Amino acid sequence: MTATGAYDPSAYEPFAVTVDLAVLTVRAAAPHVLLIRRGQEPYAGAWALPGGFLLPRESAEEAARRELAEETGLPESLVDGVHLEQVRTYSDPDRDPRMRVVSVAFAALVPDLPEPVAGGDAAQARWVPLAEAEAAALAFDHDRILTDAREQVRAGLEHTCLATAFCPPEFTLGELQAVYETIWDTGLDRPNFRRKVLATPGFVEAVPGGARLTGGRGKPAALYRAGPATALHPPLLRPEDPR
Amino acid sequence: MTATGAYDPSAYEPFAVTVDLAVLTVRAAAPHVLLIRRGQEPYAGAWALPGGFLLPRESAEEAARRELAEETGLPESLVDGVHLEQVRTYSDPDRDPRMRVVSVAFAALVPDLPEPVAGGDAAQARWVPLAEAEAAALAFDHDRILTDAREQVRAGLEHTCLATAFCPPEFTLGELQAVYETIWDTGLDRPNFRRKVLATPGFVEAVPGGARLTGGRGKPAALYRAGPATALHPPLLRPEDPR
DNA sequence: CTCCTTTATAGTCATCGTGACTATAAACAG
DNA sequence: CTGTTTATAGTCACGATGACTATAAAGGAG
Repeated sequence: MTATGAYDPSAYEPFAVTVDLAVLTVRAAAPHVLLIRRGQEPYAGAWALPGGFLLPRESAEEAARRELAEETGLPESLVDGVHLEQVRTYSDPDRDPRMRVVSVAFAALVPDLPEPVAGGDAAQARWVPLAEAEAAALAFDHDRILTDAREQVRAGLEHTCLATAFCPPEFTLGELQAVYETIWDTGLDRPNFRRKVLATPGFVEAVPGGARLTGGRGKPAALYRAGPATALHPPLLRPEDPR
Repeated sequence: MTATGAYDPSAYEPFAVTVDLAVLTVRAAAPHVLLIRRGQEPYAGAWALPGGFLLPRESAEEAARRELAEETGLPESLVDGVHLEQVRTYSDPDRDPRMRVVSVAFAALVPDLPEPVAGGDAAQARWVPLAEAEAAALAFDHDRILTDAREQVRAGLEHTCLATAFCPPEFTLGELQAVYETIWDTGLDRPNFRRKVLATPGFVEAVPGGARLTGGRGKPAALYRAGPATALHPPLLRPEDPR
């Protein structure tokens, strides 16, 4: 901006500003996205990303977190910890047929947990496999938002520690590897993955007391928590040729 | 969003939407940013990033390119080729004391060329060394926008080919290396840099005819153009300890 | 014209990270 | 007990990279 000249109300046009959320998770070895079914025109009956208008004294980040709580029915304590990052802002003049709407898109990374409770004005909310969501025709320009969000998260796994955002507070290295394999749609060598993660300081830290996860088949795995690191140096590059 | 419910005008608040530009270049072995001096309140007399309001039927990208042309006085032919990328959107309710303004920030990467012509409503426009600009108190939240833009460009050099956006259409590998060294504020080994760039397919391609740049001191250097590649695989990582 | 400096370019060598792979441990299912 | 599954430890070769040396080709100083 912010207006470089005098404050002349005729110099600008008022817009509606919204947030759109690509809420991503990993369940059943496949990436999923939270979609809501629209109840009203336009695009009534179509699937769309959750989102909504900014309140008068609310930043886009605050609005995103509020909408996330409303549309998923998650308790506020959980929503507070969710990893939320801006994707980009969509401002095509014709993206909403009703009026001029500028939308700030966010990607939210959540662990696999609850079936969503349709709240707010969403007629229906559901976890949809990402492949299915991208094949469907979503409302507005949500196809593109979803594609951009997916690509941002895919790339982010290479250079940042945000894969842990998909995991519960305590997790095994096998679960962490499954996140990478699911989001990248590729296979990774288990010993090599382990070596790389443990060699990156601050990526994960062992749960004290030698806690292990039992109950599955196979040898019990050690439990880890997300460490203080945020970036990966050097990066964890995804293989060139997918599985 | 975009409104999930019915179209109820009372359900949303109108905002002003602007773009802010961090126009970056490399000159005299130092990164520079284009700043304008504000003529009116608020922040009259302070330095600020160029920018302005979106027109009624204009996307943020279009507005950014238009403002870039207006505030730099560059010919449209040059502005069309400028690399422009979204940084993020700033929506704090109090970021503009006059009214509610949401701003989409862009980073523009331009080769070292013209001293800007103050156009539009900018009282004065000038290339400012980046270090100086970051030390100064810019108008609004432009300090933070500038910091975010710088960090995005710094990181982008590692994984993408956008360093060529700082170079003229034809350039030497020495010039390209100078871009990296300037933006990263680090020193790079010349033979190693050369080996890495030439080993990355599509990063640069030699100008046909064995064209060389003469006139400087030292052996004439071969000329290259930006290649078709957009990403760097594997990345060109910046050294851990700066110069 | 002859050094000297500067920049470009061609190599070498050791090291480190990584991919591919083998081996062992510890659980559960039959 | 046996086989299957998952976790963890370790080996080996290759490729990318950092550090470094050497040579080529220009201009400038004397």
